[in-house]
Amino acid sequence: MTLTSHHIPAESSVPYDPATVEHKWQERWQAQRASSPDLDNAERRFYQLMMFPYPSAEGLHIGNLFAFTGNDIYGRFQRLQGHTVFEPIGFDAFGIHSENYALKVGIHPMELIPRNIENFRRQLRRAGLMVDWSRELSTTDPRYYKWTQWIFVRLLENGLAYRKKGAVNWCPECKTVLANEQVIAGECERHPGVKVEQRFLEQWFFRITDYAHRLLGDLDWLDWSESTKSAQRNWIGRSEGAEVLFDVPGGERIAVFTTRPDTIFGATYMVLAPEHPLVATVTPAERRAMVREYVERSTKKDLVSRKVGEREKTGVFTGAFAVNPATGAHVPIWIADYVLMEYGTGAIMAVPGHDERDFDFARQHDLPIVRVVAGPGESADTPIDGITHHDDGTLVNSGAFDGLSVQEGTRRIVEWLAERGAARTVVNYRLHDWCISRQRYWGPPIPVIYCDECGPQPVPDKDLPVVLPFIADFRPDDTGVSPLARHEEWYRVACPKCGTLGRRETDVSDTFLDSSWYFLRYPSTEFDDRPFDVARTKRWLPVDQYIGGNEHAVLHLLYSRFITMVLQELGYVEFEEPFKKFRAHGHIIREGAKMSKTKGNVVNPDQYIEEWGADAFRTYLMFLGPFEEGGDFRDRSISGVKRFLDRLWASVHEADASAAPEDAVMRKLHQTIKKVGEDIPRLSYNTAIAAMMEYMNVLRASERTPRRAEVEPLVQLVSPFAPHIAEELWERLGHRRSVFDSGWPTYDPSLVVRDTVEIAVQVNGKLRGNVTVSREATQDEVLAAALATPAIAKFVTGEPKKVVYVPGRLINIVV
RNA sequence: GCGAAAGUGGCGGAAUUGGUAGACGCGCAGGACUUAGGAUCCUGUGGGGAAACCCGUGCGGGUUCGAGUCCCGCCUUUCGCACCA
Repeated sequence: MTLTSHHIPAESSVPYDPATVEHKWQERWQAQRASSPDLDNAERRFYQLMMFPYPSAEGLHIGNLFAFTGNDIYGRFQRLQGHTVFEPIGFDAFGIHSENYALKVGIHPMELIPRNIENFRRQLRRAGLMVDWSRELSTTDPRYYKWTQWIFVRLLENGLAYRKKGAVNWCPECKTVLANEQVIAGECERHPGVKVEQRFLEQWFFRITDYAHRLLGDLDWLDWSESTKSAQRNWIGRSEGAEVLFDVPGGERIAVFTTRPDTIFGATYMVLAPEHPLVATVTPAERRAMVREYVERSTKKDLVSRKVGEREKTGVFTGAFAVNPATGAHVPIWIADYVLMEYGTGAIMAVPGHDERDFDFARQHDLPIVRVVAGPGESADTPIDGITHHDDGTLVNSGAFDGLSVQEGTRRIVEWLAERGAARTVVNYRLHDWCISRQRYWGPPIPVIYCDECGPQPVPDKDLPVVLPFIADFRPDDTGVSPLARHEEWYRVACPKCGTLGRRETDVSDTFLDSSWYFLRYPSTEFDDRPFDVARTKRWLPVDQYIGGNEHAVLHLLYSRFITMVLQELGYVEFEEPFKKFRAHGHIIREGAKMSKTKGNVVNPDQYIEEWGADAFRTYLMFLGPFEEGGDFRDRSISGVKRFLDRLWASVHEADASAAPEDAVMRKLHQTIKKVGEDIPRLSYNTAIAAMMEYMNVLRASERTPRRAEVEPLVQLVSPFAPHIAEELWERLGHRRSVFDSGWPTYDPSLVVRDTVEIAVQVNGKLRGNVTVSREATQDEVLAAALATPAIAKFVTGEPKKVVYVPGRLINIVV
């Protein structure tokens, strides 16, 4: 379709040309700084935040624009409600995405990224977002990452950053260490099919596990999408249980973590993770070679087969025994890689009778299996055949504890063991400390200098930022060091403490550190001597509403909360939760299928904006499904929304200013004002648009000429969705100021309720007709009216046994 | 396996606390205007039936005057986590 084909009847004057209108208003908004609020004098502030994008070379895709538009509509609505709205934008431009793409096309990221950002700016501007471009930021800007480094230094000074050598996830394709969160089922998140290997490197970690309790607790009151909260709860993975000590004759004690201490009488063997420090100590000399061989084999295994791939349970007997503190029995100590060093204590008491994994292992290695819990209909002697972990059973074969419920048994057994110093109640979290080291080039250098005399020293604040140098050979290799480690001229520096020659840390930090605080920076982008201004931060944070994808439910959102908690604890901010409200937007599929490069159904929003205009495109994106659920983008369906805007345009131009508005139309208008005003805050944009379309149908029913008073408020209602056409029409209606400063129309409650209502009449629950009665009609009046209708009365055979009347809705006559 | 969400016309989707299922839009059909229509406007559009009516929200039960909505038991799909003791 071409623009010239939109014929508006000649008498309606100017045809609607989206390109002209949109260009005009985008220019004007920019010239008037219409979207840059005065941050220091805002009375009723509203900080509407959208997750900043990674500026890919492909440009914005429909999914990005769906999210941005939904965010923008909320922001514009708040503005119409009289708030000073701050809707900032930035670019998350560091990281492996950008670097890998740069490597692929052979262009340096320092050249590539500005180019991509420029393209994103162009696309975002075309979409007509109410974004404050004067406060745009990029994580790759030294003025920004100076403060990312500053945050690292604060954590280091306060003991929250530490160095640790340990098994890390290594992607042979990215040639770098990955965070646990970036490993999907043992494979690299960026390279599906590529197995992540274990490597042992010195890394920087943040003590996020110290905050597990608070991170979990706050979820109870945060106003966030339930799905996001549940993903975080899962990730933090709290389990209550007990730590139980098993003595090894000869002096050692092995601590195990269990959530089922009630089953201890069934612990017939124990298992250490291959990496467990006591493996070597406990193993008698004659079995050391064999054990060492097993340990080497399993630690070399990549994490795929270790964690998900091979489910058959391998292991080796150490030759040593430990004493079960409940039974006093000597139980064999095994080593097996189904026990993970990172969780609990890296050792378990194995209860094959009531744990599926232990059961499999015991069967394979002929270890005794004992029933200690009897479920409903089972006794102490019921044979065990597999999955047998009852939460609702009673204890059996458990000495003095026989007959107790699982809950009671758990409590009593822990008490009993605790008296003898063999157990204590503990809470365990699945969450690991956050590894922030990356052996790559495209990130902020970690601001540390190593000195042979003084050890690792933070770079003093006055020397920040540690600027990432331009180097041509930024390709990573598999030596485990960053490309920066090949540049002695860069990493050779004096120790800030003693002045002797030291060496810079050559790793860069995780992108998630960049994005863990950007929302604090936005209101303070003009300050170079502080990360965030005290007064500005106080006025503008925490964020009022945050919109983003649920793919960041655990990574970015958890890290941002953690960093904010730390900054609060250190006295830099006054709140511990950065986002009061978070809503996850849905995802767009296209013509019933997921958009993907391989399917070739990814489309560039530019083409739609050119063909239909940004207003129609925005409105269609919001119309195709609930914002929090996403929807199916179907090319043909845009025409419906375009038609709606065409009719809006025509209605304003045709509107009769002299004729009085019609009552019925005005009632519908006020109902629509109410509906749209209620739908937008709950992100029900699709139904808000449907309501406006419905009103349009009333407005233009049977080719009637709309009255000006009927049309004018509709322009305001439409404005958050289709801002350009709304501004243009508002101006054509004779207004001097922007429609966004016109205030949200109010509705007259008396016009929303009707004088007469249609009551559905049911007989025995089946709909048999309608009667129209006054709003205040009593049950008897409605019943009489219903029985006076022959089509209804014929179903009422005899005296009604019961009548149910729901005023204003229906009446049900039971015969 | 665990956790979360969801199954409604040909399609995308409405139905805020149990109260007229299918709003709104696409598509389709018929008509008007027109040299023309892939523009615009009007009318119709869940299925069956000539009609009266009957049947209909993944499946099977239940509660209720009344169930898409609540309860019990299944099936399917999507997403997240996955040997977490």
